[in-house]
Amino acid sequence: MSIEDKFDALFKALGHRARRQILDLIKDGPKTTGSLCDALPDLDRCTVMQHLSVLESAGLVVAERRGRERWNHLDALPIHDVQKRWIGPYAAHAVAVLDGLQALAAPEAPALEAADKSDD
Amino acid sequence: MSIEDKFDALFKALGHRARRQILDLIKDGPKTTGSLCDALPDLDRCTVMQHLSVLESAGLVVAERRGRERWNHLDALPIHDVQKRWIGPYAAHAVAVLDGLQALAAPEAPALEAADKSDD
DNA sequence: TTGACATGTTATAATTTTATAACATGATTG
DNA sequence: CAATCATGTTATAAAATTATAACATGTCAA
Repeated sequence: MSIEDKFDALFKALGHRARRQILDLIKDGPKTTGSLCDALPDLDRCTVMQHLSVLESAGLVVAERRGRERWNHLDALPIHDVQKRWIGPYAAHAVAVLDGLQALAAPEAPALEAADKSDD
Repeated sequence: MSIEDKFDALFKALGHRARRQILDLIKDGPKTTGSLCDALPDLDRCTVMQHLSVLESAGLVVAERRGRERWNHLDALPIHDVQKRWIGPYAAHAVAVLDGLQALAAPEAPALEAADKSDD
């Protein structure tokens, strides 16, 4: 799986509100699939499980089997990667544009604070 | 359109590599639709236009018509919002877990640097 | 061990997304 | 003005996603 496949999977996983809700539900600690279903009464149990498997494929959820329960843990590391490559640089671009520094707002490089470093 | 609709659209827009490529292509300045098509030879022109309209719906691209050309500008502000609500807090969660501070790694609040502030 | 329980699996319908094709519009240019 | 060019529109096929249903598996507890 290429790095772009990984980012595809990640953004797609984050692209459904139910899945983001699930992440919020497990951010303070793991939850069982059953308790997640209870917290999402609008969704069928199967649908919740499908969303969990999407999150798991994206590496955002790690499942731990304990007896007949499945405890779903958050792993936010992939989000750290996406922040580093995409969200961070583009968010900086937005701030730079607001500050009227549009010309040097190139998302790829952290060009804002490093403007004094003149080698390239 | 609710805030969750907005985040849905945003993450979905970022969830296709061709669209992320387009963002990278216009990050240093606007480009015409034609030059974007040239830069993405694997994609049909109609497909590129569909991707552009997805990006436009998500608020990431603003089109400016000049004569018979369409100049596609990046607007990274929505990415700043997504960073603030989702990516930033969860990336902080990942770092906190790596630092062994898992117990207080609650993505919603910036609980890491503010650990000395004891009111809640 | 039997029955309830939590979860998993397979199949399928409905919807959305992605990629093209065919045709249309308005602008530039010779 | 006619031809070309850049883009827009509508329709459609293929693929992926989302939501359910029906059935299966393994676990716990009386």
